[in-house]
Amino acid sequence: MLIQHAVLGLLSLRPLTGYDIKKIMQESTFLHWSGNNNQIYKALMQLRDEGCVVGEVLHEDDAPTKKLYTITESGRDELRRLSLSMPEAPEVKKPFLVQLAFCGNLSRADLETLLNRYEGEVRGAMFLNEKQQKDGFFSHGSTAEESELWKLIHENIADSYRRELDWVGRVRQAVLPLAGEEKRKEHVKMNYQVIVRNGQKYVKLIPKEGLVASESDGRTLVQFCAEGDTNLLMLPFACLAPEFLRLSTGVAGLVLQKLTNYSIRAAAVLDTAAIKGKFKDFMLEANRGQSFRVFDSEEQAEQWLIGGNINEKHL
Amino acid sequence: MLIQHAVLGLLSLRPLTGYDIKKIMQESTFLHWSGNNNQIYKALMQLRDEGCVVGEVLHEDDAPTKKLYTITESGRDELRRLSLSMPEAPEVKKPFLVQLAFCGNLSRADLETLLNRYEGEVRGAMFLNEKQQKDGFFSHGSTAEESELWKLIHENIADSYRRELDWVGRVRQAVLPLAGEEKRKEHVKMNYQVIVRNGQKYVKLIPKEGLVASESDGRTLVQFCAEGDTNLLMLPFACLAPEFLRLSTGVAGLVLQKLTNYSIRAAAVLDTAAIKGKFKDFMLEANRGQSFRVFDSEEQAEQWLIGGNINEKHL
DNA sequence: GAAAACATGTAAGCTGTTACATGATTCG
DNA sequence: CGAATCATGTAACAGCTTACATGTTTTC
Repeated sequence: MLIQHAVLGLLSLRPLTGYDIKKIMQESTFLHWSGNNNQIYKALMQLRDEGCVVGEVLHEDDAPTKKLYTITESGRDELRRLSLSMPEAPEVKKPFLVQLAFCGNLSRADLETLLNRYEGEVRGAMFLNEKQQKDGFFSHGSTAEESELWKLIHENIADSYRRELDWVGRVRQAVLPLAGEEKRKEHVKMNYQVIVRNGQKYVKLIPKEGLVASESDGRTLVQFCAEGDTNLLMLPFACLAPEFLRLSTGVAGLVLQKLTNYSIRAAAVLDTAAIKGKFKDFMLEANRGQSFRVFDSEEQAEQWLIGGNINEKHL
Repeated sequence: MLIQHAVLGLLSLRPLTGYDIKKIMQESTFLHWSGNNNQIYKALMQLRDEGCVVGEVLHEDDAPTKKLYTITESGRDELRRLSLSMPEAPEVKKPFLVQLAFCGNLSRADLETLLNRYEGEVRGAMFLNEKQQKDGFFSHGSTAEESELWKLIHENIADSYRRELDWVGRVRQAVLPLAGEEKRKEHVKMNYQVIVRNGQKYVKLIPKEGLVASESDGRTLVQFCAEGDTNLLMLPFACLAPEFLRLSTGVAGLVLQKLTNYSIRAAAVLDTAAIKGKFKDFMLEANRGQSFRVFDSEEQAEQWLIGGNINEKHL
């Protein structure tokens, strides 16, 4: 399967610039290329040389010059030919299986964190896929039949992730008998509620029902946002475990890392006056990005989350 | 995930030569590398330079000189480090989804053959995976825990294929309503029985219950062998449709291609004296391989299938 | 005024593939 | 005797990725 096929396919739906294609590929899961320029521009040039597409240079006064590519008749012929070519079986490339196969002399605890981390990665990928399905290029289908097909395609991918999570559960049961069970019960599960303001939703952790205390809790936060179908998150003070507040544990860093990875914007409520030392430096650094802010009150936090950057509290 | 990790992992189980590793990788599904020399020998040299493995040259009198690689203590440390590294989410690389996404103006019939072919490819991959699981490097597990893990790993892969087939079914229902149903009923389904002789099994098509008439029937044959857990197949004369016997249809070629792809050995029963012209040339050519032979009687065919090459009928 | 997004392209490098080169041994 | 398997290696290349280079426009 060549990237040319995908490019040709996209252009068959509507004329696009190289940049457009790049963005579509970056956002799409099933178009499994990374969406790097090099390949796309090269593919476009090659397709142009083969007469499959034509590039029209557009000079607009109030926009950078761009090249709009349009598919030609012979391009459509080529696409038809590719559409009928022998399908390839899916490539099974699950590095984690290799990792698991050779982790022979690992302790139970290590194995468990490994499984937890894997589950988190899969959950994250799933989250991204679902987000893309909602607001991606392919959601506004042209014909009913096509959008039906695209729905099925996304379903296929979502399904693989779901199955993978099921499988992780089975592995956990098989290799972590008993020992793990009790441990998990000790740790109170976090809970959340979805709050709606002005048509915008955000997830708010419920204080006193579990704390953000470890890397895996960061994963759970991502999951909550996925379930709540939002990328906005409120962390009340009472939800932050001492481990989170102690920099040396690394928990804060790992959790924020997770959140930025899945472009979740989080607002934490802390007594800003009481923050000092290295933790203050860390928070200042974290505040530089767009994905995390600390506020004195929940009201301020909410305003930032749903209303943009007004009333932002700079430490 | 680097191939070095996999190589190190294999060597942690037992010392191996580069050639051994190559073969293991070729046969394994979850070790998703193609098993080409270049990479493996390079990886071994690199690991040697890093002190992770040591290569011992063995001069045996009655065998080619070989280098047996053994993992070192620092190699085991490295493996432990890799085992604990952050797991990667599985790569979803299903070229067929791309193909399907852009097959807009294809006819129903074309779409159906496309789905059929895809199903065949997946089924084939599944077959290979199951075969490997049985007689692969990882079937003779060392500890109970490890073989439990490996079972789970193979289950994971088998599961993905199964789900993929389920999905194909759903797609078929969604995009090929009604029209396809009737068509499928016209075509009588083939049937088979598993015959056991001297502890060896082979699949025998049952005459008069469907004919080998198309490419997709070749796929079905692969499926039958997979179900019967054998790679030996008997094709009685009465099972071969006129389309198979007519070379111009290409059916014979496509079916034999399928069978060789999955290393299935098939014996066809035909009146060898009556074979002539281009079809005879084709059969002669096909007979050159190890995977297909024509016989006058079922007895001869069976002997070749289960007993090796004795009593082989050379056209 | 700085950052992000728009827009096009290039260079270097990694991973993995096919194909080639060589030679010994085994099996039918 | 020829083909397949064992065994080690190299060369060339395809595909894809990261990072770089450059410049404009929009947004905060």
